[in-house]
Amino acid sequence: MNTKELCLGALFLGDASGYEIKQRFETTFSHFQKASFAAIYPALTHLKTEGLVSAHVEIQEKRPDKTVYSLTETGHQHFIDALHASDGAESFRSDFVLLMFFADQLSAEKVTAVLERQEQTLRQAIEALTAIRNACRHNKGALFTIDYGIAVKQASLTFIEQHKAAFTSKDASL
Amino acid sequence: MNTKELCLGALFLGDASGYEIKQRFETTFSHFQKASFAAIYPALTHLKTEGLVSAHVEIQEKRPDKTVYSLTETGHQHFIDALHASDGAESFRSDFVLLMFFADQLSAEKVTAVLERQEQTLRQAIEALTAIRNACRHNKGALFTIDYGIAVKQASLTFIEQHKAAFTSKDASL
DNA sequence: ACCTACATGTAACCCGTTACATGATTTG
DNA sequence: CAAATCATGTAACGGGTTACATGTAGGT
Repeated sequence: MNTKELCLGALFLGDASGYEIKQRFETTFSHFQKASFAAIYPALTHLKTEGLVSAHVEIQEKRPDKTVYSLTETGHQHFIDALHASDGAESFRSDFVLLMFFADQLSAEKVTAVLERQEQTLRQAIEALTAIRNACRHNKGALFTIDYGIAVKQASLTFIEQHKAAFTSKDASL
Repeated sequence: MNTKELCLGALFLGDASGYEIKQRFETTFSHFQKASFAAIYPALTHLKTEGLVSAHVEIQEKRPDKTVYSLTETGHQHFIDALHASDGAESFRSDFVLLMFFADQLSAEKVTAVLERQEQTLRQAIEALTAIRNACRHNKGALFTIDYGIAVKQASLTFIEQHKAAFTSKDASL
């Protein structure tokens, strides 16, 4: 799923400007997809050309005007089709794991810093998911993804907490 | 970490040809990094030009000749420096989670297929990690990453097993 | 006969990122 | 007074992918 299709998905949750779509990526979709402004704005332009979204300008006082996009019927159908066409592939890349793989080549301080950073990142992610969980309680699928995210991140965190001693304590016995 | 630096990491484990480096990405590094031939071969050419690796051709009988690369001292140091410079960032993208987020827009068959595919993918990944675990038992860091991978994937699998009923059974009550 | 493993590479393409540019308003 | 929020966009660049191209040896 590329940025264009993901924008359709974001608009599926309701009409939005490019700016607001970005916010959806940073909250609702944050734990499994991401997109930057420089990817979103051109994507919306293309989608409009293709007739998958329609747009109207909303004039605001004390705020810049914004272009609000809506899914057209074609766009709606296109998104559902894209979902059915997807096989649900995932991609994961982790420099954290790479660093731990080569932990014995790193200084003790670096290893400690890496482990602490990862713990903090995981705790913040769990917090963020918990914070938006309530807003998704009406949607079975959305709730599943939130709880799935929390469960997986919690498992990562617990593993690190239980195994970091082997790297941080002076006693470096396996 | 880009493909060039990851190739240095692969060579850190011992001299290898481009083909063999690819195999390391598919076994040892498979759960946290990946690289294709089209990324590896040009990367090695660049690394050679920069003096970070050296190369010699090994003539084989009944097999094509191969170019075996070794880390130079500069390359070794460059890799350690790159590790220390990395903050350990991760990136995760999942169409599986996206599909589940929009589960109520999908046909029942599609949801079932998606969940089953994900379960199978996770089981195979856990099996693959278990299979290479023994080869890493001497290396504390490598062992940590294997066990971390198993723990996280097992948590994902368990969550799906425990929550899929809400999507696959006819009784669709929350 | 066909597929897989071994072995290396290129060309075209897609896609996304960082950084830049602009500018009002609100919050600290 | 500086920073963040709202709001939209471009330009240059980096990086990786798919598909193609080639050829031997061994297994089913």
